[in-house]
Amino acid sequence: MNIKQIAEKAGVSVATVSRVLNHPENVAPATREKIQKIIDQEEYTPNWFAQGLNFNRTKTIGLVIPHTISSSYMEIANGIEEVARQKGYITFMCNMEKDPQMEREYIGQLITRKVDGIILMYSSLTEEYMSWIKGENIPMVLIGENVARPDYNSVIVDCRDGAVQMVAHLIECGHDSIGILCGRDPEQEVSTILQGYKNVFKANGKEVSPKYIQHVDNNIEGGYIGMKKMIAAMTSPGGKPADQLDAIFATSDEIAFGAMDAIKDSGLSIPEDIAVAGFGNNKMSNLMEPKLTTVEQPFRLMGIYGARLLFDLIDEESKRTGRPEHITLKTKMRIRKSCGHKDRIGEMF
Amino acid sequence: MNIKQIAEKAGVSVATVSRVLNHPENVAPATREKIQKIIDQEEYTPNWFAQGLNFNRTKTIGLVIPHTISSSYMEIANGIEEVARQKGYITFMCNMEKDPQMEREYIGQLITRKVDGIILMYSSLTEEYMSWIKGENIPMVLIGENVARPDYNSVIVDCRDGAVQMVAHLIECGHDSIGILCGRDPEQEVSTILQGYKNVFKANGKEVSPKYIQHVDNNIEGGYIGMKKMIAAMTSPGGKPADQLDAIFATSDEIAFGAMDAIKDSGLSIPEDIAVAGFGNNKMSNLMEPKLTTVEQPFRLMGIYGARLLFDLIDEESKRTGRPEHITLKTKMRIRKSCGHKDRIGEMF
DNA sequence: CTGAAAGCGCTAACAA
DNA sequence: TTGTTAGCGCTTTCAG
Repeated sequence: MNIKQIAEKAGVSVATVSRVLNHPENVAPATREKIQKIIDQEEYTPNWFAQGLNFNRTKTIGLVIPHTISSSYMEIANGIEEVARQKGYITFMCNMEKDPQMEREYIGQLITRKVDGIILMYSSLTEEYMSWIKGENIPMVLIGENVARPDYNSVIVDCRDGAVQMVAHLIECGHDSIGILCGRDPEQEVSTILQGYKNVFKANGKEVSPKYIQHVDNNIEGGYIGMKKMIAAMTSPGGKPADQLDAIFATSDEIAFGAMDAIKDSGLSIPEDIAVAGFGNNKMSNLMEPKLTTVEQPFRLMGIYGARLLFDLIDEESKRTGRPEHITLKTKMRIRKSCGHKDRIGEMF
Repeated sequence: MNIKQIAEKAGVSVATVSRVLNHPENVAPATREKIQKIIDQEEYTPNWFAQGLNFNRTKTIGLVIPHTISSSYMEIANGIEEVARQKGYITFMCNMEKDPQMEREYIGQLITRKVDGIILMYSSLTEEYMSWIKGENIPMVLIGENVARPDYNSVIVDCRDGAVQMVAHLIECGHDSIGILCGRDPEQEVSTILQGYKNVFKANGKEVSPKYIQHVDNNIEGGYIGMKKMIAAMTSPGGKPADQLDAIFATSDEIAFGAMDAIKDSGLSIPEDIAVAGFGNNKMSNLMEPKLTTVEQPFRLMGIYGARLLFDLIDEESKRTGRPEHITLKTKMRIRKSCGHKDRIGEMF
């Protein structure tokens, strides 16, 4: 059923039908109602393409996600979707599976399909490609970058600060030798966390030995393998395993989960032999045994702020050319049992 | 830049440009190359809407997901995306947050946007609405239904069989009183699992007391609360807590996680006091302490089969009207420590 | 308040 | 091999 048929059925011109669809106030109430009735009856919806051809906007935003297995990203996505729905927009999620090639492909598709705006989460795009997108003149916001991208609107988390707090806390808990398991790219925040880690040591006048820094895949398996390696490296012949290692700080909770598993598998206990701290406050982190001390990131909020930023851009032409906005959110310590703190263990959830 | 401008630049008609885009073999090599060069130079891409208006297909499939927090759904989605990508299709994921109203809305949007096919995961749609979609004549497949929907193409898992195996196994392990925590809708499979549970009891000539069946929200918190309630109900005054309960079977791993937490919080141990079994083989299930015995569902495979089914429907008009196909996949037991089995605990992952 | 007609960008049948 | 032109379904300007 198309607009012409509706017009015929109503005995009016297509223009009038189009009007009741787009500017009903310009149609005589009687005709309007007559036409509306037929529209309802026939369950007529204007052809998407024809409409797009005229309006060139789609009430759709695109969302590119590094991968879908991590619940953190999904929480951000939820925040975005919530805002989008309120604005009457539909969100298309594209899963790039951490493949930059795929990310570019999806972005191209989204632009082709004329989405009204794009949100990139933890994007691994090069500056060059970024500026190409900018040339396409489509509203875009970045979520979760820590490398400064002054030219783009973005929502980021102050991970350095989070890391500083956590490492300082571990030291406070009496842990002296603190290793760090760094997840590999594209999560840019990892390097920021590492910086925070180093900063604390420097501030305390301590050395940071490269032995204590282990780069691993950013998932459970990566954490497991990395931890096993570190334990092996730290075990002096004849000595007790891991007697040169008091605590381990992982740049994601997933890595921490794997690390905990490895520690237990090595016959060591947490936090007595090795304390563990994560980053992210994954849903599962307080179901681990022991419950995982971690740095909470405000994922959902990142999504909400990011989406609002995007809709500002979409709604107000002027903001598009103005200076990009940067929103920085703070992390929050979640002290639980795995870090071996004596006083604050009661403070859960 | 539009086709007309390209045509002008090349000194040809729009038809010729259109031809090099769609039927290059019908264009003289020389002209073709000349035009192609300009197309590349100008980074011209045909207008999506104009093209859609003519072709009425979009190389896009829509995917409706109950919610995005559960990694199981995401695994199915990954399987689907993989197949879609190979076919040159792009997948749009819509997150319905377990709200049937939202599901209908999204489906409407997908149809409006002329996706070439739709995959519904664990849909909560009424038969009525389903048949409305059927009327729209758009290829559709259902993934993860267990209620028989003979009229629709679908991929399901034989959960009853999985449940039967698991409950039988628990009995074999010497557990006598086995409670079940059932997640609430829309996961239809829950009722199938419950049936399996009951069947085993009947087959063994045992009673199924309603006390042992607890309905809970299908998430970690639900599992926690449900387990707490059951423990309370089972604790006879003066008796040891839970002395009427040997094991608990949860219809999802998430519920099981919550239940484990509740058991520990009650000062009981797993599996000595209460054994636990889950359903799903969530990534985290072997990081729990103790590692969770569970029924593995072949999520990724479900996605792959579902997508293949959909593309069969899309590619072959004939299949659309033919008899719907039903693919049933089997579950697999993952016996770990939480169920208290003595012999097979070594068998991990 | 309503209708006729041009135009959005592209494809494909038909002519040349 | 290429060009001309009529749509695809809708919106909107301009007349009436």
